[in-house]
Amino acid sequence: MAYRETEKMRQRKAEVRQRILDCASGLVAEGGFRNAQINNVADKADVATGTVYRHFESKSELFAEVFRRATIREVNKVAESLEGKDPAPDRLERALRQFASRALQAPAMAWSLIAEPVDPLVEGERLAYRRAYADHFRAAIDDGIRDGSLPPQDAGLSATCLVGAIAESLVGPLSPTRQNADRAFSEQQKAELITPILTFCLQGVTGTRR
Amino acid sequence: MAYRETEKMRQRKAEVRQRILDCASGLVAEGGFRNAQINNVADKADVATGTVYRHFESKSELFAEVFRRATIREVNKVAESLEGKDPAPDRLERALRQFASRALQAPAMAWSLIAEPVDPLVEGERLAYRRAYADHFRAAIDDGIRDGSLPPQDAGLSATCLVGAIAESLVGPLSPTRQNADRAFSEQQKAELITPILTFCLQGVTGTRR
DNA sequence: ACAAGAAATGAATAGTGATTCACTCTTTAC
DNA sequence: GTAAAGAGTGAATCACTATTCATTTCTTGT
Repeated sequence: MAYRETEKMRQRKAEVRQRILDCASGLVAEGGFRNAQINNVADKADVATGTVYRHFESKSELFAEVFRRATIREVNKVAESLEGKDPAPDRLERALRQFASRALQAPAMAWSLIAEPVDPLVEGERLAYRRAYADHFRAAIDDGIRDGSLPPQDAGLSATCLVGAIAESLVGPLSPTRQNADRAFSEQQKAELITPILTFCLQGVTGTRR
Repeated sequence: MAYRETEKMRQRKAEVRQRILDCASGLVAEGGFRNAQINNVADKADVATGTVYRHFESKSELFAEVFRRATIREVNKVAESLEGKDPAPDRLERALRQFASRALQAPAMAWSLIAEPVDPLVEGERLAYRRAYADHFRAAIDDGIRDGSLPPQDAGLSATCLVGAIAESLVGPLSPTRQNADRAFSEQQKAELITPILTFCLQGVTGTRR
């Protein structure tokens, strides 16, 4: 015997894998999935094309993982916003605001995550990502129903509606057809967009005028 | 001079064009844009591949038009539902119900229109289609604000939220990953889905418990 | 230093499907 | 009937990229 995988190697491989992911992610952030080709990824990560395939099954797998990672960060932020002992409606408001606000902060990436056409495997991740948001919202709504701060309702569907309402409202503003697709929005622009969306969403869940 | 386009010819060409559109549309209804290749379209329409290109600039143009046509029908139905002299909230409810109900009646096509990944030109049509819905809803909301049957609000954003909330709620049920993707839903299934969605949507717009 | 095995390389290949175009067939006007 | 012009044809081409794999380079244990 002569070669055995050693800790050093394991680490180096992990680093390369990570670098590939980061670069792929970077390409998506710059120009969406549309212009994230394996060759570009390899070039950017300073490895050969084939090396990408040593670390990932296929292009789809690679980008599914890119999507998943970008997504987990976002979902976690929203989940954090939902924590706390204050009333469910307040927590929901905070979380919804977080969701929209972060998207407007990084419009290009947000557009890719929310609306860019992607291949079916990645689309699967997108469904999961939206479901993840909805699940968190649903839990909060259920809390609210339980403690009486929200009226009885189909929490799952309400949660889905929340996700849809926000995502849809953001698609227009985020859309890269806008000249300024890569500039973040000013605080004022953000507020003007977010406030009415939140009004609608909270009224939808609470059934009372905001 | 010897040949000049005559009425008869103009008509025949229009027929072929129409047949191509219909067949393309049929393929989408059966298997989504994913399996609508130009060759299939040509075969189904009983013309040669090249003939398709005599009638349409490119694949994208063809399917953009397919999308537009499918879409106009739907939008018109919703617009019809919005007509009438009754209170804006009632008209909105009717229209939203129409929207959801029709989608569940033809799940495969609805999924393609709402959620299937498509190429950018067709995606452009999708944005237009969603905006068209939103514009109709917005007009009704503005009516309601004017006559006092709805509270003041950003009608445009509320309308967008309505579209998003419904579309998102339908994506799951319509998704072709479900075994029964091609069977329409029973009246009861439809009601169970639609009722809570409408509750959320109407509360969002009216700010009062439904 | 060496042999065994693993990892990296990147040019070549391959799959997919849109698009073209040289040719044939029809229609029209005379 | 015939010539001009358009319409139709479909096999061949092209474009794009994901993926492969024979070869080279690097790591490790002795």
